Amino acid sequence: MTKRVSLADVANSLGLSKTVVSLVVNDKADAHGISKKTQKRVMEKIKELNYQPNVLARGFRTGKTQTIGLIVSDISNRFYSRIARHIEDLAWQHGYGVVICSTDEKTEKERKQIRLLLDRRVDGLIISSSQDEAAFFNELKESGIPHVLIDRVFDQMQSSSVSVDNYGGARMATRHLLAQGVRDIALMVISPTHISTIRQRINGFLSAMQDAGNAVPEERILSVPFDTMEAAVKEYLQYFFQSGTMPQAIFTLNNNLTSLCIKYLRKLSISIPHEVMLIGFDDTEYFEYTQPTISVIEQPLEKISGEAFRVLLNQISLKQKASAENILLPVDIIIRESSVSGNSSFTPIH
Amino acid sequence: MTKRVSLADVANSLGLSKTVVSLVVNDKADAHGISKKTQKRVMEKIKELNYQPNVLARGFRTGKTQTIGLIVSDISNRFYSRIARHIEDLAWQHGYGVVICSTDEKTEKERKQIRLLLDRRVDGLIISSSQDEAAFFNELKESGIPHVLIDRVFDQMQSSSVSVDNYGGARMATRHLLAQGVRDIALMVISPTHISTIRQRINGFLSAMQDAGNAVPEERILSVPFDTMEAAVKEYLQYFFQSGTMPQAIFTLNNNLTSLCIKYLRKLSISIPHEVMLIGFDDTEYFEYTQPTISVIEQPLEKISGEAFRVLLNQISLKQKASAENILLPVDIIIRESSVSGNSSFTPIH
DNA sequence: ACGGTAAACTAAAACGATTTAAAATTTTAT
DNA sequence: ATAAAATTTTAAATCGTTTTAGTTTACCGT
Repeated sequence: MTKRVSLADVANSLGLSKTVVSLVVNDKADAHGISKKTQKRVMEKIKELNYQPNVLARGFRTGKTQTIGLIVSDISNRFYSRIARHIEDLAWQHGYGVVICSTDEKTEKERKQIRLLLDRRVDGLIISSSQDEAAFFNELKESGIPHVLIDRVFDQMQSSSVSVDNYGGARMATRHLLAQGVRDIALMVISPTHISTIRQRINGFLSAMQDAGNAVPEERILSVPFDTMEAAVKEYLQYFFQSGTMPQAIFTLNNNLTSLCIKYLRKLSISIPHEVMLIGFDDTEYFEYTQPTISVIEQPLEKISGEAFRVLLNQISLKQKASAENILLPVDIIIRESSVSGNSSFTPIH
Repeated sequence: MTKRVSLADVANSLGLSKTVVSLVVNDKADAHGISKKTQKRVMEKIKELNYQPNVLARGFRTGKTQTIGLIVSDISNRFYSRIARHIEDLAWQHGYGVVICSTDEKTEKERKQIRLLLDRRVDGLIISSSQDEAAFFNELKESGIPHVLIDRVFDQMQSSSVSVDNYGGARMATRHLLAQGVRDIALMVISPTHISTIRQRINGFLSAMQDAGNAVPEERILSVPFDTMEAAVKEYLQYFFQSGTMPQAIFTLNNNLTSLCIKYLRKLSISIPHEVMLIGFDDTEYFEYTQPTISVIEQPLEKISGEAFRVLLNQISLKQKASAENILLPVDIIIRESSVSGNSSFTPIH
């Protein structure tokens, strides 16, 4: 490996000072009154010698790394991997790399990872947080570290955020089910339930039910722990099946729960939507392929990613502390077969 | 933001030299004969002042960044996002961060990203490459840059790799279909077909067919361009349907193709496995949920990730140029409903 | 010819660690 | 007691950039 060309090499071979070369490289030549002629000479020499700035040295000097951190609960969850992809694209377009961390919904793990990323001097963070209070992020905000919360937000929060209308989405889904004539709807919730998206969706569900004059017995709110998700879903459904207390519809609050419901309803030979209707939060292309196809509330992933990155970049480029931007995006309902009574999963498909 | 504690601060507050503190921090104190007593004093002071080394300064000095790059065709593809998750876990366990890049199967984009990552002085690379020849990686190997190719490999290659028995897997799938009594099998292939996994799978398929004395007409090898995947799959299936030339079975060479076949066969009201059997390369939990459930060749993702990281770490820690390790892992066949004749997708599910 | 000003460029410090070569101190051997 | 050897510690260079605070040169008006 031949040694790389350094700034000093360029400067020396031109008989100029490092300052000039540095200024040219950083587009500050005009501002510092370096003559056009010299600028051209420098640029040509840079090309000739194939000089590439040492990113590490620059990062060391400036404290900037041209890297952002992305923190999600699990990058292998399709919801997050798609967001990751969009953010990755935007980031590289703007010269940033993305370091990814999965927290498994563990508050402590998340904090540790954020600390590690800050140790590495990432220029900013995009976070889908599992924290149970805003305090941690308010500290971050105090310290002036650029960051944007996505998906999940907090009440007393000073940070910027990009989130969706979870309340409205849940209301929409619930009202759709009610319009199908069902009354006994179970809500399947992922715990820990302190997460804002979950709370908002629960509230949206309850308000729609209340509007329709439907009571929601406590046992129709099904709490499923993140760590034992599959077992818990299985148990709930088996219990309903055996005790003959199957609800008329299930509204699942994320794509994993939706998938698991499909899986175990099938195992129990319970037909969707005949015996139980199903609608879920978060779409997946697979929900178009299943039999029946699954109705969902769809989030605008590309928009979320785009806004989050825009807000973050804005914070990074601003010298002084930026004021918070809190962006709320609408969601869509996609009605497929699983929540429509007219449609039968038994109809021969030809 | 209060200024951070530096190595010099620790040294000064103890009346010691920076050297001592540095050696202690880097576990080289014993090797350089720093007394145990001093080591303890230093460690206590470090705790007291909450000193944390400046990663950038260290990286600048040592040329190491404690970061690895992961290059795949698309991080939002479940196959890769799961690998990414495993690698992420292992990496952080060993103090490494992971920067992710998606290439969209573009050879030039991939090269550019690798160059960018090397500019950033990542310590190593794990790559699922879209290159069409080994030359690029042989150069990398020459330069002594630690890297491991996963999933896809090359013939004349000096790099380390972790891949699976694609040939055997394709043979297994094909023989399974043959055992079901089908003879007219179409192979759905993603192009560009120079990718080793695809080539090996094609060969496995062809060899199994030949062994059984079955000719494979050219029109039964369905080539689907990566960029227009959905449209191409749709077109193939529609054509078969309209012309009455539907094969008895389709063997899809990746999870996206499998999904698209499910989608469009359903749209055409063609029943699986009755009218067409289906088996795919790569599993997804959704293939357990679909109706019918889908048979697949499953790759050992965790093993692939684990071996890749192990080999890479080995290369990184070795001072001299490491010899190549080429690891081949076996695959499994998971037989579900989509490829079994006894099972009907029309059977009422209760 | 001289002070003043603008234009073009430079020297040197700084960032915070690692590492080389050497110095200071202590121990051991005679 | 002293030289030699072993142990422990240090000073200073170094990595490659950015940036502060000048310096030099040329030109102007009077």
